Parts: sequence; C-alpha cells; structure tokens
Amino acid sequence: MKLLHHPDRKDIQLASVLYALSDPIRLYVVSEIRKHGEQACNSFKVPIAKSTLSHHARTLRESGVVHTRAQGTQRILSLREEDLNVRFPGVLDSIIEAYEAGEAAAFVEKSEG
Amino acid sequence: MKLLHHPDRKDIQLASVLYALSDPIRLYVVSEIRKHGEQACNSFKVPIAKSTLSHHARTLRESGVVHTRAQGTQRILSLREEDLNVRFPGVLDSIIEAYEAGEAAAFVEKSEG
DNA sequence: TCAATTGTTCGTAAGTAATCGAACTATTAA
DNA sequence: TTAATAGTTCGATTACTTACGAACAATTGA
Repeated sequence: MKLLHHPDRKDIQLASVLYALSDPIRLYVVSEIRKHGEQACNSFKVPIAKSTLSHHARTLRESGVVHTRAQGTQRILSLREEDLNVRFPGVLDSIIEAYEAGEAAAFVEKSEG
Repeated sequence: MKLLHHPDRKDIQLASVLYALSDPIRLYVVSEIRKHGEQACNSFKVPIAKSTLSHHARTLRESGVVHTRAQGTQRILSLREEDLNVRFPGVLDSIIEAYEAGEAAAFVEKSEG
C-alpha cells in the first residue's frame, strides 16, 4: 500500500474542511468518530459500497479532517481535533454539535441510544 | 423578475450551508457582508464574470446563508445571522472568524486596511 | 498454503458545479 | 424614448463528484 498523504496542519484549508463536511455521509462518519473515538471504516454503518466509503475516507483525510493509520487490514480513522482547533477554533465543535442536535443521519437505524 | 426563493429557517440544512461556505468566492462574499453590513452584488470585487457571481449569490441564498432583496436594479444581500445562529449556534461565527484570521482571499487587493 | 477480512484502485456512468459570454429583464437617469 | 446600470437566465464547456462493481493488495487465521 502506498503511503497515505495527510496535509500538514498549516496546509489545512478552511474551504476544503467545510467541503469535506458538507456531505451527509462524511458528516456522519466524523460525528461517529468524535462520539466514540477512533475507529475503522467497517464500523460505520452506511448504505454505500465499500469503494464509495473508501472515497469518502480519502476526502476526509486529504482535507485534513481525519488521520488514517493502518492496523492489520484495517484503516483506523481519528479526528485531527487539535490541528483543526488550532487552525479554526470552534469550527469543528460547533458543526458537530449542530449536527448531533438536529441533523441525525436519516440513513442510520436510530438504535444506538 | 420572478420571486426569489429563500428556505424557511427550519428547512436550512447544515450540509447545504457548509457546502455554500466551502467556496473561496462565497466565503469572501459572506465575510464582506458580515464585516460591512448588507450590500449589493456589485460591491464585491471578485475576479469573475457577473453571471458567475450571480450564480454564487443564488447558491448562498438557496442554502439559507443570505437573504436577497431588490432595491432598484440592485440585489441587496444580507446575512441570515439570526436564523443561522438559532439553527446552528456558533457555526457561522467560528467559520468567519477563522476565515478572517488567516484565509484572506488571495484574489483581493489587500488595501482595505 | 488457502480462505476470509479489510480496504484501495480502476473503469465507468450519471449527476452536479463553476465558468464564460450573449441575450434578456428591470430600473433609473437623461 | 433612449441609454446606462444591475442582475438574471440560457447554452455551452469543462471539470469534478458520487456511485457502483470488479479486480487487486495486504493481513490474519485456519
């Protein structure tokens, strides 16, 4: 596998982060990570093909929103909260809070409490 | 001219707002309005065709970020700050603050202080 | 070694977005 | 009425996005 590219903190662009967060699937993934901590792609219960999820994970990674590391055959995604908070204070938190307050993903079986 | 459609507050979608704000031109327009108050399209010094600016204004309006009213031949854009703050507290403020703190539009002559 | 699991990459298709210029509408001013 | 100003809409182009399945690669477990 080729090395996964992550932008340096200073190279994270606000517009790119907002774009990455403007998709319902990606918003859901990010909110899940923030709620439950880092996790592998296969833990996200989304109604899309795995190749499509892989694409979304890449979009999140290349925008600087998540960090991806390999663990066995899995790719563990974690939020780059510190980088985002330093660069764009309050942006990630307010977005995720707004998401959780009212925009629960329509495609998720709401059974996780 | 046909009536301009604005979504009701309750129909403003987080993902759509983030998408609207994920473009450098639109981010600039929104930050200008927030800094200097409501203003007409022709006051934005952006290096794009007027038809393109019109498209961006429409994207901002239809996502619920701005309100547009006619005044003579002009279209006055204002920020829907209250609607956005009620629906997504802190989101608009933190985004614009992050933008102004470091993401000044590269296409603008930085002569306004 | 063989199979299962996890994810990536590739090829493709459909849809969407940004952009321009030209033509148009509406308003204001002369 | 005519001209100027401010925007919108249309048609076309180009590029990107999302999506899928198939094929591939890497790791783990039997």
